[in-house]
Amino acid sequence: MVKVKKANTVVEGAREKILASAAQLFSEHGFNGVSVRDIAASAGVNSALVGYYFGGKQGLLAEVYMRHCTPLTQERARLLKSFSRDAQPTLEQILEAFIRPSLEVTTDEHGRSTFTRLRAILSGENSALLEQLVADNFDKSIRTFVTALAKCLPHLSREDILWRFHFLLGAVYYTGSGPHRIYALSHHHCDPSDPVATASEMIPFLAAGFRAPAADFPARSPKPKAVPAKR
Amino acid sequence: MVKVKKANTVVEGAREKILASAAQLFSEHGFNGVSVRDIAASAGVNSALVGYYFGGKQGLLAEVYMRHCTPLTQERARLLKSFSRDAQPTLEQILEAFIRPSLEVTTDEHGRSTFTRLRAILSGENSALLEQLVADNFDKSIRTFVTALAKCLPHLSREDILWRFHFLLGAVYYTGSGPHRIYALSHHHCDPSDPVATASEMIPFLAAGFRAPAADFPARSPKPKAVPAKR
DNA sequence: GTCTATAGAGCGATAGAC
DNA sequence: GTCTATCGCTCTATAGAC
Repeated sequence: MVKVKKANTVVEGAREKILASAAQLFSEHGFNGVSVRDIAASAGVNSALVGYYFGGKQGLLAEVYMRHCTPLTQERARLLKSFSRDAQPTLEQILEAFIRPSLEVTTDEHGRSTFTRLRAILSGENSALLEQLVADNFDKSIRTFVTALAKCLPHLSREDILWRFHFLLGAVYYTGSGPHRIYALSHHHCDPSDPVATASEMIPFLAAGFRAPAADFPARSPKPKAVPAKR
Repeated sequence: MVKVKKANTVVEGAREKILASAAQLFSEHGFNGVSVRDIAASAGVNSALVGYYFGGKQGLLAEVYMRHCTPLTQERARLLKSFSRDAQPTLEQILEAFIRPSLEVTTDEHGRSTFTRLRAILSGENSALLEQLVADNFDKSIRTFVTALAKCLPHLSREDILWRFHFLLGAVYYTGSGPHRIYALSHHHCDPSDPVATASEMIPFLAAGFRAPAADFPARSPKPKAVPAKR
């Protein structure tokens, strides 16, 4: 198996070093933007080991992806459960349980969530492999959260919930994908790489959106003319 | 110049065919996911012509990008102006002026907005070239809309506006980036490639989010309801 | 303007020594 | 397990014929 310790510093095996470097580089440049040689060089190992351990570049991506999925979905489920202990969770709590782990889990040394950025960047590259990975690893978790949201928002149809969840995913992914123009536009006052600040801005925004009245369906233009501010 | 007509069908020059194919393929697979040969083959021309007309693959991307920027920002500005004619535009109108062109302008034969997808997919690939293109082509337009939003939402600080605009961009980009899990999850009832349905769902959602009270800043957890829980 | 042909570099994968 | 060496392929870019 994996040797985890040697001498006084944590020295990983070549396999673990490859995984760490791959997660970092894939998340920065996407699958097609990085070569096996880049990853091996960054890990300080021979590039032939990628074939030995993972069977190739695609196998390496799949391993990186699945390696990070479990902690993320588990943390989401754990938070949701902790909020459901005494009573039905509030909308804000459900959103927090889904979003916060995305921003915090498996962060690198700069506090950035490598895995969220990885998912964001890969969601652009239209790979059949990735689509399968996403469906296999996330559909169950997403259904759980959609159900919790529906319970919390009985005035909405399931379609409305799904639309709004789609927009939520957009906000999360885009925040994870960086770089962010608002960082420059705000003169560095708004920093989407700060998970705490991001969550405290994102959750109230999304909660208000979810609480909006159901859109007239299908496909009518927004009619509120004189701003009947609801909530 | 460009020969636009020949016989009874519109026959473009090689240059135009390359641009059209490049826009389509870049938007589907990203910059690194497509080769110059792919583009040339799709356009039915010789691959050497990419070098002749655009100086290389990067030059081709820059041309595609800028070619689509002008109609998009112009349409946004036109809509915003038309809504500002008689009175101050409503929040919904500002959002519509920004979002609708993203979903509708320069659509391909299937109604998909090629250019929005292109921007979404490229926003992942961390290219210095792209970052420059984005800043050059969009900052001015974005400032206009942020200013209009600020006028409409005096209870919010400029930082709050920028955060919420960031989330809006996430929803738009993610919608443009496809493929969309909610399409399958909803049994094809929610179709983010339909611009009209998307706008009619997105605008009320985002409007409610923008109207939410300002988040306590910095970095406090959401307090509405009886939610003590937080970090 | 459009073609053929190819240079020159980099890619993923793997065979085989140790 | 880890290395060296290399195969076979694809890439971008360009030189030069027409």
